[in-house]
Amino acid sequence: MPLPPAFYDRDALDVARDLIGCRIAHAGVLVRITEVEAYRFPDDTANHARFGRTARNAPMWGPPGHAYVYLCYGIHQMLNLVTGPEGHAAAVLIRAAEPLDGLDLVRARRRGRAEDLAGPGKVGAALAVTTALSGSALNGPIVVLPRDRPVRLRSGPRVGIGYAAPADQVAPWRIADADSACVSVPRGLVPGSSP
DNA sequence: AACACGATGGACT
DNA sequence: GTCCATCGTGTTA
Repeated sequence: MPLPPAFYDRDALDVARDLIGCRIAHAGVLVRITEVEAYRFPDDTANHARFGRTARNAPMWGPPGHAYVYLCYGIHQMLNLVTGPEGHAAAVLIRAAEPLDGLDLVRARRRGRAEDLAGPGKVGAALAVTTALSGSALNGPIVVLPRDRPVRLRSGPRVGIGYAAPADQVAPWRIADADSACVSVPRGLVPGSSP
């Protein structure tokens, strides 16, 4: 059974904690989420919606339980899951995952490498996610399944947001599986979920 | 209309 | 550690 829409209709940080260990299926590949980041609303200067509603970030403002995919550095497709009540531009970025099924497809999509989906661009490539999917409802093309075993959490500051206000740069809104080595940037992560 | 740069990753020294 | 691919986006003029 996929995660129900109500799962996403909560604060992005709470959803981020609960997404660790959950699974994502798309285009013949199944992965287990090991690292995410929460992007909140309002008052988060790291958020893509910090300048208001635009064509790109429109899915973030819409109803929760949808995908928000954007292109980074002209190359990488970044998968986010939209959270929070409608009108709140919040989302969770999927930063790392362990491949569970469809390993041959993963290899074909990323130069022969099936392991080490440690980084949001790698997750997007492995799942064959593109910006064409931005705004699509979850449990449509992209399916998110609940975790099948308990997890322990780590947390720390988000990565790659040097443009944000100092307080937002240090906010511990990056959450990872404490027992997985599949993490994009281990530095800065400490045991326990953030406050 | 011009411009600077990014929620990155891979190759290379 | 350094370099840079590659292009959509938002900002500024």
